[in-house]
Amino acid sequence: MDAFEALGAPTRRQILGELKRSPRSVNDLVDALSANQPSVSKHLKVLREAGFVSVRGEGQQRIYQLEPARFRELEAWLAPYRQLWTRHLDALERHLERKEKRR
Amino acid sequence: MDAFEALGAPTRRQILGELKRSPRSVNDLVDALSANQPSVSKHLKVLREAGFVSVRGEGQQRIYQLEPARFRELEAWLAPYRQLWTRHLDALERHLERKEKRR
DNA sequence: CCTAAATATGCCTTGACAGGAATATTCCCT
DNA sequence: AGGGAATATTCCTGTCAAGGCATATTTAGG
Repeated sequence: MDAFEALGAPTRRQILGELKRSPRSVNDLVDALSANQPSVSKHLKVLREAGFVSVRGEGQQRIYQLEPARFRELEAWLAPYRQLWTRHLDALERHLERKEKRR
Repeated sequence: MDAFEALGAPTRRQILGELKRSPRSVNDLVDALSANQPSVSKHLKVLREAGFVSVRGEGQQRIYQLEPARFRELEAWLAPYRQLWTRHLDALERHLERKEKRR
C-alpha cells in the first residue's frame, strides 16, 4: 500500500494526529482513539510499512513515532501544485492594485 | 469519497499531474495517460466531486482544470507536520555547530 | 432533423480493505 | 519456568472501488 492509500483511512489520519503531539504506545493510542486494540495495531502496521511511523521497544511497550522523511515526500509532491494558488494570489493582487489606482 | 481517498488511486494522481501542466479535454487526458475513455471520465467525476478539479464546456469538449482550494486544504493539513522536519533540521544544525566548535 | 464526435453513465466482475472477535506472540517480572 | 501485561496476527465477513465493456447523452455542423 503506497503513501496516499495509507492516508486514505480516517482512523490512520487520527493516529498520525495523535503521534504529531508526541510518540505513543499502542495502548495510549487505543485510549485516545475509540478503536479496539487489534484495529490500532493493524493500522500502525500499515503506517509503518508505508514509512510514516517507526517503532522502538521500551519495556513491554512499543512506542510509535512519526517518521519525517515520508512527510517531506508528501510536501515535495504537493509543492508543484503550490504555484497554483500563488499564481492565483498574484492575479488577485494585480486586480486589487488596478482597483486601487482607479480611485 | 473524501480528498485523501480521491488521491489514493494512482491514475487520479496522473490526471492531476497532467492538469498541473495545463487544463485539458477528456480526450487529451485519454491520450496522455494510457487508460480508456470511460475510465478517465469516471476518475474525473471522482476528482470533481472531491473538489480537485472543475469543468467548463467549450464547444463539444469539456475542459477540466485544477481547483486550487482543495490543494490549499491539503497544504493546511500537512502544515502542522512540517515542524517535524524543521525541528529535525534544527537539531541537526545544533549538532553540526557543536562539532564545528570542537575543531 | 440527422450524423458524428466527445463525453458520461450503467452494469458486472474481481480484488482489496476495514472492522470485529478470537488467538498467538513477545517481554518483563518474580 | 510461570504468569500476566502489552501487542501482534489470523480468520471471517461485508462493503466498496477499479477496470472493462456496452450504451446513453450531449453538442456541433450540415
